[in-house]
Amino acid sequence: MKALTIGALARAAGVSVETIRYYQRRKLLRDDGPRQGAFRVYESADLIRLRFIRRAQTLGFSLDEIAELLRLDEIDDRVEARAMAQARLEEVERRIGQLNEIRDALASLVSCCEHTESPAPCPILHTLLDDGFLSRPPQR
Amino acid sequence: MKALTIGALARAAGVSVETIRYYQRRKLLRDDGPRQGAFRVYESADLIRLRFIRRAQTLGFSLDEIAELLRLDEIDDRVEARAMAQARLEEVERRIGQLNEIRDALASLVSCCEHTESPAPCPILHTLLDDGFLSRPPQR
DNA sequence: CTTGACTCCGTAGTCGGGTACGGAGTTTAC
DNA sequence: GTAAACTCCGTACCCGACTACGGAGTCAAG
Repeated sequence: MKALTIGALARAAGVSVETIRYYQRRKLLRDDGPRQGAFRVYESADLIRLRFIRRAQTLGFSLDEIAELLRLDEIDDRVEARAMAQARLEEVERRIGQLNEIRDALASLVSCCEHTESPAPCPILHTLLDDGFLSRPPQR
Repeated sequence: MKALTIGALARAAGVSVETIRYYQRRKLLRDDGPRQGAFRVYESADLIRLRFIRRAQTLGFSLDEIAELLRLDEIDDRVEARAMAQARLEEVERRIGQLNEIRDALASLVSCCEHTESPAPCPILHTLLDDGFLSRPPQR
């Protein structure tokens, strides 16, 4: 249980001090912890919490969802936590499905372009003109 | 070649008038077209261009990239257009790979939670505490 | 006891792709 | 001829997750 300054905590978690402050404002981390003199002191529990936040982000949870996950952890509500993970899983699967369609569309555009002679109506740009293309869901 | 008002064009493309104006500001659509009286008139070429933009967005191109694609179309540079589609394809494939990892991680979290008895250390929330998790790339 | 690094806190700006608002002018239908 | 609907244009605001900035206070090393 060694004490950390906010800067040391940031370095340990691989985030910036600004990010930690931002999480405090968002109530993901407490900003009313103990102080030594004028400066707040953090400890390993804070680091664990911070790492949890970053990993949950990697899984695609928003900060609001992560706040909820942390709350569920505190009240030990596993049913609800599992439901959130399940919902996220389904969302990811939907997204994978969309991206597969997009991949196929792009792949056929590319190969089609490769096999078309120069004076022909370039596929890439105008296959996109066809109707009944993919329905809309991009978001990168 | 029937003339359209901006409102009719918007309805035909399924976007809002505001969106069309926004694309004009971004130089994706021209805003110096002919007018009839005080109002600009649009025609099928504009509708085609607008649909192209929306379809390219569906494939995940940004508006800047779409501007570039439109430029390449004008100068008929198929090599570069194909390169952009190829790059986009690779990006999509990377993303699919990431999402597959995320899906697996979520799935194992969920099933693990389902098969753990209540007093045990709930998996969902603290598997996330393990080291060497996924490396960072979320973006929903 | 000074210097430099750090901390605290508040506010503002960034990105991308729009949406919203508001006032003034125009056009169309009745 | 007037009212409703539309257009034009500019500016401001939205989302999420930060990042940047600035001034003041504080702490640790030399």
